[in-house]
Amino acid sequence: MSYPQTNAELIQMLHEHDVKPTQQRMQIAAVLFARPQHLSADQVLDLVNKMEGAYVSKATVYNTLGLFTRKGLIREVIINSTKVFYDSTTHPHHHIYNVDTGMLMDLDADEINIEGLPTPPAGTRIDGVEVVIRVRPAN
Amino acid sequence: MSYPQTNAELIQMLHEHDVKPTQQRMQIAAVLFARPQHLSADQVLDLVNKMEGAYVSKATVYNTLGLFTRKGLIREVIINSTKVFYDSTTHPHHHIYNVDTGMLMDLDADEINIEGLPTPPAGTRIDGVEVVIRVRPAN
DNA sequence: CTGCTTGCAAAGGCTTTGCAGAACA
DNA sequence: TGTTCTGCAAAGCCTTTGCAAGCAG
Repeated sequence: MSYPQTNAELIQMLHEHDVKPTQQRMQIAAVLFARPQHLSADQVLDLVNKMEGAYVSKATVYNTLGLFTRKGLIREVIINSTKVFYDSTTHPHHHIYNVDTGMLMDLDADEINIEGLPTPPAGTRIDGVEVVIRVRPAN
Repeated sequence: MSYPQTNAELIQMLHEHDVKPTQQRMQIAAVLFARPQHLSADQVLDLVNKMEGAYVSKATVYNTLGLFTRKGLIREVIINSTKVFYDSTTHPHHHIYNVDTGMLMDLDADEINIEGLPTPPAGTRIDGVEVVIRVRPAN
């Protein structure tokens, strides 16, 4: 998926994921897809409400992020119990997390290779594999 | 690390991790290390307070789980924003998470092999690699 | 019209904090 | 005896919910 540049592209992107493009959803999507990034609900709220002539409530931000996640537009990344990020990078990738600074970086999925993935338990199939590489200062 | 069977072994385990063995910490440790398992703070609280002659407060459970985590006795496993588990399995391993049932299983670290781990950013070193394999019902 | 969305405020759930009393070395 | 730990209750934080008003098709 390439990053939408225009309003029309944003609308199309929402439609492709079965999401009706309302004004608020457009504004939230505009913030999320401005670039590949990791944002918390709070950051999304702030960024949207800094935009000219835009306003969304907290409840709508939460609803919309949940909706986008269910529809596959964004991904939740949970790094520790106090940080949930919504990740607008739309291709398969993993994360490098700096325990010291809290910084989160992407790592393309095809840069690493996992051997020996187990057979999933009977009646289940693998839905996804997530890798988090924790790094800390070398000191 | 092998699982402590006796009180003396529990005490030694705490000492080895630089944790003073108080009564409450012993009771919490007894619950955690009864077997390899994944427990939430709430579950730990309940289990301890079901034991004969044991009582710990909620605050102490949180304090103690935080302390044990910092000291490396247990590991936090974060699967989604509403579930934090404390994992008493003490050897390197990854997790298989059933999205549908919420069940969490262990996968020995040496069963899989990750190729192409990136060079960590300058000034940092890799602290750990965590893999979560999400599975869901086959159809 | 009719159903979906939104915003507000309140409720909820989990975790942390402050502080006084208790336990420990 | 000095320090550390514990328990209680309150506070905090983030997220969800209920409901009435608003919007879209």
